[in-house]
Amino acid sequence: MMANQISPSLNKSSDMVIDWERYGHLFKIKTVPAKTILLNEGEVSRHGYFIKEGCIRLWFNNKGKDVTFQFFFENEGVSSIESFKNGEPSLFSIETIEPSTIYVISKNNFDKIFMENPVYNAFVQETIYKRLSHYSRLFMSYIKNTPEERYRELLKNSPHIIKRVPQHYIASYLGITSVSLSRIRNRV
Amino acid sequence: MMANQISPSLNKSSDMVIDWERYGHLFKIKTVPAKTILLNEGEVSRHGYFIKEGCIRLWFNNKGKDVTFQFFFENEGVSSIESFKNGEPSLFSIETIEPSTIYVISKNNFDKIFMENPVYNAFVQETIYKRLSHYSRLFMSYIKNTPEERYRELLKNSPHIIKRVPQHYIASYLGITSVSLSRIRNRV
DNA sequence: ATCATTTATTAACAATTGTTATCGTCTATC
DNA sequence: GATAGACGATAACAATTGTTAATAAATGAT
Repeated sequence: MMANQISPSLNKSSDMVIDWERYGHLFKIKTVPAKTILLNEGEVSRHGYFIKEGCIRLWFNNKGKDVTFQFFFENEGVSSIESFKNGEPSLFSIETIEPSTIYVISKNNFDKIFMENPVYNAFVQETIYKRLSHYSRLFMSYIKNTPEERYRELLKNSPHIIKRVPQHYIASYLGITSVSLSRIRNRV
Repeated sequence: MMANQISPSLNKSSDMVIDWERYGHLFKIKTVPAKTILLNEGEVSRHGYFIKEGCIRLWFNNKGKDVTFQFFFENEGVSSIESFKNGEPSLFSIETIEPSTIYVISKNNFDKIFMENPVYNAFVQETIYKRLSHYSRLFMSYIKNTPEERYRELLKNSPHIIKRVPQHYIASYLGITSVSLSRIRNRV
């Protein structure tokens, strides 16, 4: 029950290719400014999102403070998967970091595409495996590395995050304060 | 690519019930002492495990030190899922903590059961979702909580782990040293 | 262009953890 | 029962992070 993406279904550039001629009309294009909340923590997600341009973060409120735990960029699908799938309240918010252009699909239309194309299910399963793998990795990175090592790892494996995301979000993502991240950057 | 379990297929007490009359003979019972390594980091996993009695930890070597990151108990299935599924070297070891009695199934027999029961696939998918949820939760707990808060959380949500697992493994699981855990326990 | 807001850096001090080492207890095994 | 090894508590000191606050720089809005 948590943070996830559903890239398969919306990702035209991935292994699975949506028939754009046939289904393109089911997606609406939405252009929004930075810091636009697409889904609020506590609401039920009724839409899937796919980023054409821009970037997004997932975060939740913890004792009055923002806790950011995932970033998404161009050509990635985003949703509060448990909420979208089961109609439960989302445990986190989805918010743009930059001005963004986003494809939006309703749950009904999303389900329709999958009903008509059961072959996609195998792909969904594969994607869930990948996501599982992603979380396992992050989790292990937390256990075995210090904040400084995690920052170095991020710098090595995901330089695009460092480049585009404001530091206080990255600090939150690393589980430290922005002050501490600033010190780390100073000595790295 | 990491730590997982495959409880569905082996878990007689879960939602999915294996036809024990029909498939029981495919499982071998193995009784082993504490600290027995069932799978070594770097080896390819060719067996799935299901705990009848005892408990198990998953760990990997990080710069010469043990890093424990998951525990399993009675009636849970355990495997190095990526290794078992794709024939890749396992990124972690599977080791008993207590003297244990374990059902073991070969990959061939495991595949056989699934080939003959395609209906189980939906269940597998559901289990992967749950596992995904589990890791998301753990990950978020790391981001938002201090070691002390994580310990309190563990005490509240998984007291059986505190009770049965030696403290230095728990410390590792919490991402801290056993010395620090000892101090935390002293002031909690 | 100006003003307000957001973001990042730095400083000072408190709190926590890591490291290393010692000591006592418990347990397994012979 | 003796002995070795595993386990946990504790102490002392170094290193790191958190907290709070002040300041500077960058960004946005009017």
